[in-house]
Amino acid sequence: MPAPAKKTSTKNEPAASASGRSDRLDARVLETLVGYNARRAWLIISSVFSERMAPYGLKQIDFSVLSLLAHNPGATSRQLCTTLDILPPNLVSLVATLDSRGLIERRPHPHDGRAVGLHLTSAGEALVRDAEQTVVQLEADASAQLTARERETLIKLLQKIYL
Amino acid sequence: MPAPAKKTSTKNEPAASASGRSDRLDARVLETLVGYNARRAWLIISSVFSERMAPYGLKQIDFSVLSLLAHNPGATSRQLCTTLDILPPNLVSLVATLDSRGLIERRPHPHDGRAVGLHLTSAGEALVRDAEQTVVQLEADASAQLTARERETLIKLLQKIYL
DNA sequence: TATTGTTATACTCTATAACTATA
DNA sequence: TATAGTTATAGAGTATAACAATA
Repeated sequence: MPAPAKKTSTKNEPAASASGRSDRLDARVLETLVGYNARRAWLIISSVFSERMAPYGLKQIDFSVLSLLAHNPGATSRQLCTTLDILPPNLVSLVATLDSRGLIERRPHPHDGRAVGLHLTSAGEALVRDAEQTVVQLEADASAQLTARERETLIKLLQKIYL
Repeated sequence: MPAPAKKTSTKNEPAASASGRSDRLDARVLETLVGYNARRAWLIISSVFSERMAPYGLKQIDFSVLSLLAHNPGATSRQLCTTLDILPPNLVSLVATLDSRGLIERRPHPHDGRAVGLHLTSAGEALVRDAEQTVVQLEADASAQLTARERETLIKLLQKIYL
């Protein structure tokens, strides 16, 4: 289970008032840092994600893998690891679980006997379709304070950092 | 230790070319999500943070606590927990370590016998001064692809989500 | 009765080393 | 020799329950 995610909505106040003991401290220095802000924003979206995706039994990493397989049929574990920046040992049980749930299938790789091509089953395809819609909606709700234009800008700027 | 953070710099290509086996998959759907992008960007900054702050022996949470105490002398554990959205049990050993390193001091709280006021020592103050400068530099480097104006915008938009 | 700080503990996430089977 | 996938495991990070001291 994820973080509390209270979002106590203390807008843009001049921080700690000297009179009267306050709970929230002056965090203005931390709030000038991209890293701090990116993490805090992710934490909020993350908690909404967990709530709304629980019915599907999908965590963020599960959704990422399934969505990737939906658009890259036959991708290998190694390709998933490279794309998502996770380590091979940490993908093994995840893939095994998705397999045992009947959401994906492992087929022998056409050109490489060591590799295994991963494919969505029709159940997996149906689940991803629903899950992707839920994620789009949840993202819209979590970023409701942003206009469509601002949301685009935000994503573009974030990608300038990591892409 | 943090993530690999390769930043393999595959700019804006039309994704998976059909010919020739590629390593990186088509992640265009995930790249439309604020949560995914925020996490990826944070991961990059996070790894730079770990490298550059290792000489100070400070993790991100340590730095957050020390920086908060620098600007909120006498803050309590509970206030730190509320501000940083972490749970009290997880702050205990952290504070104990900073104390045993001689960076902070625990003083009886003036108005509340249960609480403990946390204060930086002069060694702590000196360390925070250096560390804050390093963080500012590291942030500038990590977001070097952004103009000053873009960086401000990015932070403002992230705060619209979590603040 | 409620709150601050604490202990103990469990669960998840992330990381490393080492193995196997194919290339 | 190098790579794909796997096993086992260790270390962070994050969560809950329960307690003592104080309000």
